[in-house]
Amino acid sequence: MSFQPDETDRKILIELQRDAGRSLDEIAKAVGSSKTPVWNRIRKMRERGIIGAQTVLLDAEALGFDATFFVLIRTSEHDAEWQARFLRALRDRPEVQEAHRLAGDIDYILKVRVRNARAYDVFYQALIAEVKVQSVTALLSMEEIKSTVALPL
Amino acid sequence: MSFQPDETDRKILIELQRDAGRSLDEIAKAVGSSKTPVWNRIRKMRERGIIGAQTVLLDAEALGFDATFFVLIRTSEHDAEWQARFLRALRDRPEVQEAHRLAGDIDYILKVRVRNARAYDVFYQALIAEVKVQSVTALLSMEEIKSTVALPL
DNA sequence: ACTGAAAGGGTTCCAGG
DNA sequence: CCTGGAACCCTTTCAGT
Repeated sequence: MSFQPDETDRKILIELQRDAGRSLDEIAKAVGSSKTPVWNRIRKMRERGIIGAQTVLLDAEALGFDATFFVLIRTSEHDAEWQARFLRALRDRPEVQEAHRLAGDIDYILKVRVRNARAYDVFYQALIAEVKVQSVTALLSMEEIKSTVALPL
Repeated sequence: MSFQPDETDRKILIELQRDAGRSLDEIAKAVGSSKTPVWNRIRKMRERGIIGAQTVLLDAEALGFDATFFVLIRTSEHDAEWQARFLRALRDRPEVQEAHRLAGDIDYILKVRVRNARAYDVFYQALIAEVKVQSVTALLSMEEIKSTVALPL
């Protein structure tokens, strides 16, 4: 399951994170190697699942997604059945971009992206109707200072 | 700055978010159109910045990034100079994957991805040495339930 | 493991409806 | 604004070192 990239693998991953839309030649040049070895390494890392989906980053604001909320959730229910329903609810809702189960006092944190505050309220009402939670705190983002999916390799 | 995609644009964006590694032909088929119009629309949306960087999603755990923290920060300093220094510090640190300025009681939230708890402490000590903050609460993720960059188009 | 080359497929562009 | 086709570049594979 775990993977020890060598120096060349690491450089390839850094370049792919930076811009996956370049030709193999360009990436090979950037990492100081040539096409075929780079291609073989990329194929291997894809097969092992180290390299996953290829995607594009869209301009959320330009597309009308003006509201980002971080939602802190406490629950009293900790049984397996409740948890399974809660997880399914989160996975099924596309406005939930991130969901983490936490250690400590707060049980879950979500990142929710919606078009406006009203759309958040619709999401919130639907969620609490579906699964019982003890307390919910919503933190509204005023400004996205930084946003990246790149790992600090 | 804002952009009203028509139905075809929307379908293209959905397909690109799902998998940007397919050929134009495949994407055109998926959206019910053909190569050239899809290509022209993609080019236009790229030029306008609607479609940004193309990237790959890596398996963070397999690569040894086992610790994700959400960090809630309160500050008493609200002057421009302090804020500029704080923003620069966040942007310069690759382990900070997200940073938002918030409305309300808590001033900032960060998502920090590191190899282990010790690496988080190094990050934390360096940050508070560089900029003065009033209080810091770190929430440790036990489980990533969901993680996507896709907008709910 | 890397190099170089060859075949097939894909992107990009252009003429025409 | 879409269709189809032509040219060129890139990906992918393979034989050789």
